[in-house]
Amino acid sequence: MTNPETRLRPPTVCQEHGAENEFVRGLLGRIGDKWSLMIIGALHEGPLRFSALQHMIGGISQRMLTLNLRQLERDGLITRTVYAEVPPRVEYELTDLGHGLLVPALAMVNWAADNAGRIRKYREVYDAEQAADG
Amino acid sequence: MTNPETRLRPPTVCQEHGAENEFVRGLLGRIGDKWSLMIIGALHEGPLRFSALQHMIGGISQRMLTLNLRQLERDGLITRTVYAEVPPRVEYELTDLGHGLLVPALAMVNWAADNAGRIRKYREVYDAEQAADG
DNA sequence: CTGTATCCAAACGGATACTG
DNA sequence: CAGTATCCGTTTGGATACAG
Repeated sequence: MTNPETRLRPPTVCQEHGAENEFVRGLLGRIGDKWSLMIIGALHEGPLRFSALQHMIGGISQRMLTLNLRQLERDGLITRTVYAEVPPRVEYELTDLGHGLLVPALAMVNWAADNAGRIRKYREVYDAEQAADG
Repeated sequence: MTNPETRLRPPTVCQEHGAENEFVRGLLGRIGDKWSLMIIGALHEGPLRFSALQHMIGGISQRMLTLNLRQLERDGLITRTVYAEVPPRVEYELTDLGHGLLVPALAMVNWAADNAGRIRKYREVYDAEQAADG
């Protein structure tokens, strides 16, 4: 068994139990998910309805959008409001908690967008080296 | 002048160039991965060897650590240095590019750690409501 | 329009055994 | 020590059909 004392500690937090760290890791996997980040980012300017989200994100299936929205709602990051209209309208909006995540999330999205070209180059070099001699 | 805080970029979520956006999304999935974030975070103070990383992160299998390190190396985020010693020593270190990612990455890790308790509560409430009436 | 349900293929990821 | 290779169950995610 690994020694809990030497495990990674996020700077601002001192975890007392390994289980707590596992929860945080699971949380990271959830909010760090590409779809979650895109959804959070898409909602930064205000509420959007289901179809608008799907169209704006582009490339996400109906199923995945639904699943991700449910997760984000469960985690208290977004709210889901159903308007009794015909045709039905459902709007998703960031909560205060979701707004807090918006800052780091957009930082990630922007970083990815800013460095996409550079990373593509790195991959090409790496792959070329692998093909050359391994 | 332009406010850095409001340097939000609609084009990121509006897919005008599908291929480029898909690359960025894939990139987000990669660097947003829980293991990648943990690894980046673990390396923030300096180089670490394989076993130190595995021990520090805690809960990651040898296989997953290897795979993630290879990907991060391929993306130019970390370097892998092999020292010809007995026993062999391999050290991983952030590149400048990796250091740039460190800021958003740590923001994500810290946010997750800071809000873990709150989110746990939200989940309990949500699950209770689901169990109650669905 | 906004989902839910089902099928199915691909990717993820742990456990284990083995290598230089 | 730092991997690689393999097996194999679990999870992800698209496609499709159907429902409120």
